[in-house]
Amino acid sequence: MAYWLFKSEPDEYSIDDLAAEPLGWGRWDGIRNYQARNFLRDRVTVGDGVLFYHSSCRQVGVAGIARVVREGYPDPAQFNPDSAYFDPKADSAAPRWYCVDIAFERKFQQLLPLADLRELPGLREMVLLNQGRLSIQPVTATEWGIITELRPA
DNA sequence: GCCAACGTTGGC
DNA sequence: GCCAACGTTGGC
Repeated sequence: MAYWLFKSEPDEYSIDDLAAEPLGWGRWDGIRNYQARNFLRDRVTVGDGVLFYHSSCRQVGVAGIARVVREGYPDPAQFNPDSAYFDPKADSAAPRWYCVDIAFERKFQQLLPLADLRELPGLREMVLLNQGRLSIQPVTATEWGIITELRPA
């Protein structure tokens, strides 16, 4: 079992949107970066913990926690010409892009701001603080512990 | 809106 | 395979 940080622009899809999913889970699709794709396809597994991160918005930071409920499968959006995530080069015999499904676990009572994470010595090696642009990134058990203890349920 | 970091594309 | 040009991400 592993831990991850998933980034989303809350205007597009926020932790509240995930919490409001009628079936209790949401598809994490639209990832169009190979490094992130490789994690989704090869490494993310059912039961993994997810830090739900809000990016490109007024308050950037970790908004809450989700859980992986379905491991990587081909992202249907790549084959849908009506989707913003359509990829004309995608081939159904060898899908290029993958997605996973995640379920809402809890929303932090207060978002944990990126600026606060930067202040914590235990998080200096965190991928978020060193490779800011990666949208799916691994989180160590230690980092997960520090962050979740800062925002206990 | 600016800008740094970094990923992708395409010519050679 | 290299590298310049270009596009995107994302914090501030």
